[in-house]
Amino acid sequence: MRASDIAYERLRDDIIHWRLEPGAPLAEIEVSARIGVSRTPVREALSRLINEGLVSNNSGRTAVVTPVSRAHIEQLFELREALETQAARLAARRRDSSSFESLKEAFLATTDAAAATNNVGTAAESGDSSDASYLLADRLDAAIDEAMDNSYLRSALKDIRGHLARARRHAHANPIRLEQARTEHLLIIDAILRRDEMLAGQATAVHLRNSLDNILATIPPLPGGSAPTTSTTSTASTTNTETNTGTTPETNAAASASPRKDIP
Amino acid sequence: MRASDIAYERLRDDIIHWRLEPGAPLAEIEVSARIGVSRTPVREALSRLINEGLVSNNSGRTAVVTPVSRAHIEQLFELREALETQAARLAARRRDSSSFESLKEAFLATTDAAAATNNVGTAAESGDSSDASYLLADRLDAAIDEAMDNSYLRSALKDIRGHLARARRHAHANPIRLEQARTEHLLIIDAILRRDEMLAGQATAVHLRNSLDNILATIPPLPGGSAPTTSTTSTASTTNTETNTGTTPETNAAASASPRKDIP
DNA sequence: GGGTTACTCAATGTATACACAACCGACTCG
DNA sequence: CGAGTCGGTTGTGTATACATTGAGTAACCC
Repeated sequence: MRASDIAYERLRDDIIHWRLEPGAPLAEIEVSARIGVSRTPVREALSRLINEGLVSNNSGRTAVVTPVSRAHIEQLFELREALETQAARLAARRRDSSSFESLKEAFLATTDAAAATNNVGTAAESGDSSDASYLLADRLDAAIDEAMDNSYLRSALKDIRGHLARARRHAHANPIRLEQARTEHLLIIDAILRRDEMLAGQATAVHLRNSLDNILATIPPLPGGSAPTTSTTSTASTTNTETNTGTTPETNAAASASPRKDIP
Repeated sequence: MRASDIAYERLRDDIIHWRLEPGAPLAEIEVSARIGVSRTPVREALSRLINEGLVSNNSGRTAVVTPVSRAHIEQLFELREALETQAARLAARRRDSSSFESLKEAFLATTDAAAATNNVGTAAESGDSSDASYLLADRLDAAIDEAMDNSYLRSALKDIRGHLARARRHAHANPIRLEQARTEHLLIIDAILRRDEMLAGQATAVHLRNSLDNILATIPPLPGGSAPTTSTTSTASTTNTETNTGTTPETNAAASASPRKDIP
């Protein structure tokens, strides 16, 4: 594996799992020393991350991890809805039934497990069932990816999955929502199996709207809100930016001479 | 301006305007010698173009300009429809009326000019009116870009505009289609001005469908079709790939270990 | 004669050295 | 006492030298 790939995956993983918090500076020399490769692969990795929108160098000099605010997540889901509804429609049009049949069985098989976990605790903290649920959801995403048979759409979806994984930290995996999501996923699968494009798209839209509501419910609407979740819990080394809750992501895209992707 | 920006814009412009035809090899040393910068900026430019999907290095070693086939254009418009309809909906929701009012006047003002050009020649070959039409369409795109107020969606749209500009070469600018597009654009503007999200999205979908049909009408459905447009008319230096008309863009995305964007 | 293997070479991947530009600090002058 | 300026330092942008890998080719063996 190339050193640039190592640097890219290492940085991307650190950003997605919040080991590098929003606003953390990514100086080339420091990163290259930390990862153990030269500056050249680090530059390429940072370039990829900037294109992906996980890193921005709008502050002129040094690159920083992009913030994750309520407004960011809302904008992200506006794009996600456009992409995933179209993906579901295309998957319903071109699907190969076998993979979705097995997927449906897998989703149906998790009924007992989810119900059992549902009795254990009220606020499960990312235990076994939520991991399994995420794995199943990823399998559904992969099946739709393959079925829709569109490289451009697939690439666009891949671009936003990193952001979604980062935003997923805000989604407390409560069993009620997990069960609801399971029902919604089954509805999507059924629509795809029935080749009902419109229903597949609309079921996806419903699922995404509920998912967004679930995420937003854990974020205070205003910076000085009620939930003090991010009150100076600085875990990283030098980062003091606390997820940038209230700032609107209005990038002055006109002025910046940055090459591409002026993601806030 | 940085050397990497120069290399990026130069290569992108060459690709979009078909001075670099699909399949043309982009060796780093050759490109750096041609443009007059070192290999490092060329590497960054190629990386950006690969992320953008205009260049691929799937052939293992050396990067090549991605092909443009009928199937590619169809897939591209499937993504474009998802993005632009959502953009139109959001623009209708959040628009500032002033820019669209002036835009509507600009579109209405082109009535006489288009009619005049309509009488001059039957098959206008990218004359004045088509250029003006494209400029107006770009202004509409920019207005929607600004009005929708979504950085992620804006970035995704920016990514596919390069591909669209490249595919536009196939769209012969016949006056009938230009006038039809003008009507469709006016319908979109009216819907946005009336804050009718659904109508804005649907009018955009209609426009894109007609635009795709217009482009596809100039491409033979099958490689050995009736139109011998691509019969060994190799204009570039060493490129012998003739727009790859018949090949389906089925990328074996699973096997490729390429970092991102396995655009065909 | 065909296939396989090894060798060569060219192109890419990586590292490092150099140049320039921007921030930060202190010092000095008004 | 404040503000401006000047130098140092840090970090990015670029170029080039070195390492490495993959492809092409030719020779050799079966």
